[in-house]
This record gives sequence, structure tokens and C-alpha cells, in this order.
Amino acid sequence: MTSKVSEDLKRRGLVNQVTSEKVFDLIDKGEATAYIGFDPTAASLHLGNLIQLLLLRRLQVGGNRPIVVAGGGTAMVGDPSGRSTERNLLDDEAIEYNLQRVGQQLQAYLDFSDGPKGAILVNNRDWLEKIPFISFLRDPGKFVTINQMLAKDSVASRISSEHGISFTEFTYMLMQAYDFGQLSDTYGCNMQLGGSDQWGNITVGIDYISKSRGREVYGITTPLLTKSDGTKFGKSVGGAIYLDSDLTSQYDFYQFFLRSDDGDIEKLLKVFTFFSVDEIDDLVKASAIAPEKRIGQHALARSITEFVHGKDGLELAVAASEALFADDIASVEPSALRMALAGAPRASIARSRLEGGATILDVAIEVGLVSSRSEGRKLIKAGGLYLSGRRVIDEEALVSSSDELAIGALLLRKGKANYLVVELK
RNA sequence: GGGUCGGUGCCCGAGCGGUCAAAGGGAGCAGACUGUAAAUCUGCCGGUUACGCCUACGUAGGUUCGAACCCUACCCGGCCCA
Repeated sequence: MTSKVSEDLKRRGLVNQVTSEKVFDLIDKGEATAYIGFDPTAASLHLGNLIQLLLLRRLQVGGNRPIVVAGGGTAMVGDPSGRSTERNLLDDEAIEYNLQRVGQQLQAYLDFSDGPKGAILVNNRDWLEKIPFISFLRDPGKFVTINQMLAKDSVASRISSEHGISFTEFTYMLMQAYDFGQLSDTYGCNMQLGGSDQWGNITVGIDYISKSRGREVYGITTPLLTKSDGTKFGKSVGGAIYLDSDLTSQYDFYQFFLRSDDGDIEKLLKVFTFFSVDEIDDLVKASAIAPEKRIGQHALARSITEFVHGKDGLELAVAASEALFADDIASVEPSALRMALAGAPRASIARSRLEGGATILDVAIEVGLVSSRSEGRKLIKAGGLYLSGRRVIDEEALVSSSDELAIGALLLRKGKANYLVVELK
């Protein structure tokens, strides 16, 4: 807390656009009540959401009040921003389930204690569901022109695309504007944060509040995080990287960051960690001198994994990584190995299957390492499949108890770092 | 409602009666190199009880020895007109 919060945000590259320079003033004075919305389109938040959450946390640490809106209502409609095609609507049940899971998850990232700076969690379904259609048309509706909405990138790009945009999704920004209005009325919320794709939605809300209430509110967007090669950040083997260890194991989570490109490290450290910018500079310098040590990657992976999965989660991930990348898996102490693999992705198979004479190919499929026999064959032919530390050459090779590690499990590996612990039952 | 263009594999996009499981690109997976990096190079990239068979080119039928390619109806989308 040596420098101003706003300065820190800027130096970290977290600010893409602001609607007014006044936001920095509010933030530095601790007078911001900032909100971010997350639509529960999945059962867990992912890395993209985490960037936003961390931003909220940075603000809260700096003395501002965060509000998180769980978009139970908006999720029913679907945000067209950043999408080239219409969303599939989720059903009620799925949204409710996701909402609950995500709601729980959020508790860990912000301080929700009572008090003027305590975080607040609300569900926009609470008010969006209640507003009568005609009221909706008259209240937010009258304050926003179609001309204005058509000009927004998210809408414009969809209108010019062959897929078009449904009225449902077109209405999304109006719902979001209404949310902002509600939060402004109820909590004195004075700024909305979001990714750069939210700029259009945010500015509509600001105009709406200004026209309907004569009140000035603000918006900040964060840059879209991309990798040094220009591709989207945050996707991996199985799709998005989730914060829930049921969906992305601690090991996978840690590995994702450990394997970051050299060119991305500085940016990632700034966005995902609470190291000061000066500390980050030092790390980057040290990495440049000895890139093969991957000092930056280690610092990044450790810091973020601990933040998301706690000290225990980090230990699991590190132990698993060290054990799995050991030269000789079979020689690792059983107790150490057992502990190490606790945070690794796992599956299980009946011991009787092996006794019945299962081939490596059978096992790989049953356990979900590969999705078809062909895929497994190709993998073996390419030399990319390993069983308990040894490369598999013969697809017909039987898996036997001699392949079992001392911990009562098999260890399958696809490629360099995709491990699967297969417990024998 | 009328006209018109279009619906191809994860995505984009060729193909327009046989030699098409379908060019090319992207993404993805694996291998080599290296540093569990990038770049580069190589292989794979619908399934299978594999030189065969099955499933696939919006859906359902039809013509044909033979269809992703022709015809009919329907469904869906874009654009223009009403």
C-alpha cells in the first residue's frame, strides 16, 4: 500500500478503458462501490473470471466496496458480447445449480464480512424476474435508444454477420443497464467493472442512470488477456481452466501456469499475483538471465495456485509435479507418492479387469485417457503413451499387477505432462 | 408472403454425378529439438472386430449401376421486396 491503488492498477496493465478519469480519484479515496457481474453459465468460475475477481479484491484491499452480481436473471437471456453466434439457452435447473456452486466459490475471493467495505453478493434474478414487461419497456426502455444500441460493437458485429441476433440477446444490455440502476439505487454503486467486451454494456448502463436519475456513475474495463502469440489465454486441454478442483485438479491448475510462455510471464504475474510491480520486475530480470530455470513461471504458478487452492492445494500440486517428473517413478517412496498424487487427476478401474487380461488400449479407453481405440492406437504408434513410467510400444500389451505402483495404482501418461492416476479397486 | 443466396468434418472453407471420409487453412493431439517455454521440423487429426465395413456433407424422400454433388418437399439462416 505504498502507492496509490489506481497507479498500481495502471502499472499492472489492468486498465483498458475508463469512462472518466474520476474513477481513479474515487478508487484512491476509497469511495468506489464497484460491481462486476458473472453469469452462471458454468458450474465454476474460470481464469477469465478470476482476473475480474482479483481486480475487485485489489479494490477492496484499497478500501473500496465490491459488489458481485450473480447473473441468475441475465443468464436466462444470454450475453451476445464477444460472441459471433447466438447462445444456447440454459434451462432453469442448470442455472440454479451453477448459481449455487459459483456463489459458494465467490466466498473465498473477497471479504464478505459485515461493514461498510464488506463485499455484497446479489442475484439479479431477484429484481429482473419481478419487473413487469410493460414497466421494463417504460423504465429502462425509454431511456435507451435503439440507435445507441445498434452502434455497440457487440450488436453491430452480430447484425452484420450471417447469424444475426435474436431480440432476446439484443435486450441483454438493457437488462444489464437496469441491474446497474438497481445497484446504484440500493447500494450507491458508482462503477461497473468488466472485460473489454463489456464496454458497450457498461456505457449503456451509465447513460441510462444519468438520464433516468441524473446521477453520474462510471465504468472501467480490463484488457482482454492474450498470449504472446495473440491467441486467447486461459484455455487448455480440456477447455477452460476452472477454479473448482473437481473440474480442474490442483495439479492441472498449477501446471497450466508453470508451462506459461516466457513472453507472457510478466503480464501474468502482474494480473494474477499480488507481488508488487517492483518485485515482478526483479523476477522478470532474474528469468531473463537464466530462462531455463523458469523462475517467473514457478513464482507465478505457486502464487496463484496458493491463492485459489490454499496452502494445502499448492502443496498437493507441487508434490504431484515433483513426483511425476521424477526420473524414476517406481522408485519414489510410496508414502511420498501417495501424498504427491492426491492433487493429480484420477480415475479408477476394477482390479478384476486386469486379471481378466486387459490390454493397455482397453485400460486407456475405460479410464478416459483417450476417447476411442483409434486415438489410443495412434497415440501409441506416435510413442506418446506411458504406463507407470515406461513408454508403451505394443498396443496389445497386457496390463498386469507388475505395472502397479506401490500405492496401489497405475500411472498413465499421455505426452509430456498429462497424467492420470488410475486406482485399482 | 414473394424473390434470392446459402446450410459441408471442432471452426473457416473448397468440392458440384464416380478416383470423396471429402482439397486448403486454423485449432487440437503426439514425436524430435530445448528449459515441462517459444519458434521450427515430422506424424496424426469420424468410428471400427482395419487393405474390408459402418457412420457422415440441414431433414425426409426420389432419379441413377452410382449422389455432398441432380430432382421434390420440408426445416433453418442471410439479404432484398411486400
